[in-house]
Amino acid sequence: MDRQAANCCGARADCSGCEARPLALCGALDPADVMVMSSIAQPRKLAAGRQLFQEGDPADDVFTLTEGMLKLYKLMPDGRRQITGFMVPGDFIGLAYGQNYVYSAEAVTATAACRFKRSALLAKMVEYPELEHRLLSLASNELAAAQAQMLLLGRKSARERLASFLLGIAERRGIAEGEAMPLPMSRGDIADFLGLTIETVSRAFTIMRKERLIALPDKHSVTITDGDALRDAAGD
Amino acid sequence: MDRQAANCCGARADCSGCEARPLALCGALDPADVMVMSSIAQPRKLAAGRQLFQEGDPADDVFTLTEGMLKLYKLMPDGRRQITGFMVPGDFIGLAYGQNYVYSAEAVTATAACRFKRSALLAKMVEYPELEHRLLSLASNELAAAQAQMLLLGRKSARERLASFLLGIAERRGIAEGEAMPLPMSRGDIADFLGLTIETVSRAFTIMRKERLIALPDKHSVTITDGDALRDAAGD
DNA sequence: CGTAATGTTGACTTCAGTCAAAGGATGTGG
DNA sequence: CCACATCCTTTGACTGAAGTCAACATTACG
Repeated sequence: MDRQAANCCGARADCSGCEARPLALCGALDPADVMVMSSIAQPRKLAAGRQLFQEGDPADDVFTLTEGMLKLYKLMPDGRRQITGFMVPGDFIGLAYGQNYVYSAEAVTATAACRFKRSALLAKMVEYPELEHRLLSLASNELAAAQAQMLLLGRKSARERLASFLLGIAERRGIAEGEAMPLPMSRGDIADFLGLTIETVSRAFTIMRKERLIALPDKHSVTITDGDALRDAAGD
Repeated sequence: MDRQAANCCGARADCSGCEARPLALCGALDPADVMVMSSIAQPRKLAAGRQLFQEGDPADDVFTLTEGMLKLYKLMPDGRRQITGFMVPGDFIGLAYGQNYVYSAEAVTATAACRFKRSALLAKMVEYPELEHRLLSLASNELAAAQAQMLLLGRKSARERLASFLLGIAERRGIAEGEAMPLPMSRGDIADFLGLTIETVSRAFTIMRKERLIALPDKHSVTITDGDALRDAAGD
């Protein structure tokens, strides 16, 4: 895969401790930003299911995801969980907080991330306003995504939620109708992202499969077989 | 009221067309920022129920709210509505977008806002990195609030939603137990913010009133009479 | 002061949740 | 390589919280 081709540290000398992080995966960040940041980066690897940090931990670090997938979530005291987003390579984690993290982050698949001291990032932002500018634009996009998710959670039916979810992933990853799309998270994760139960998610998958809107080659892949009908089912 | 005491333009000469905007209400912005921005500000007044902009409009302007309350919302084609936030003086509106607004903004009460050309704001941000820094911190806070709202919409019961809503407002506005709290929005607005129906909101109000968690002096005021029990009811 | 808009309450319905069981996949150790 | 254990997913039967529909009460406003 060409995702492994380039190292985001480039050939720069100041890349202490920052190993094999594909440049393309630094995503929304400019190559220039990546070089700025690589000087303060520390690599971090996580196996699936391990936590990067927990809600309430002191928020000393921020991260960029370079490989794999992370889920961000909030928990209620009785264990109810709401996943607020699935992060993919290029995404920034830990932007939004004060003293402590306000959500937990856990690896969905094996994951590689770059860790930065929050204080070092702040210093870099003063030095390179362009970096801050790009972080603001990232935060704005996340905010727009959060608002779309609020509409989904507050007003859509189970069927509409699942359809919107699948279309959203396909769009983000640029996957066309008829093409198999990886779905690394479990049904439980999907349920907690969509504000549903596992059973309701499973039933909705089955119904859409029987209606030939989608195909399910296996439990961690989907193919959108009728995009128009799926967009219809999404409600907007 | 001392809210009218100061003008956010201060005594500066370059305050073209920017009338009576109370400094204190520019809220999260520094006095310094306000002066930076006042040179490019245009005032805007809105009666209750009027729209500031609609989803899909070209996003040429950004705003700071100086008086009153705005609701931001998204609509589905069939009219279902999700209110994503109520904005109060000091809040920034229009941060998160590309070419077009991705939500609509409508006045809940009579409202005054400062309008800025997006392009002018961008220019000012280059000139004054501190301004951009503060906008990033505002966006981060909004993102955290959006995540809390996702938990509410995805995982809380009607009762928990209303309790969380009331506690959130009381905290934001620094209103103590036993003190009357203004609730300018309609039951319909509350329902569309909490992902419920008007009837369910009304019933939840009635139940909590009968349980003496709250008092309802009139339809646009609430008093939290038992904060501990209300926090209990909020679920977290 | 009368009319329209907003809010409350009640009766009934429905969609998604709960509980339960069985089917499949994955992995470990004998 | 197979037997067993565990975990995840699917399916079915039933329940319940919130939605819908309808009537009435209250408020706001021209």
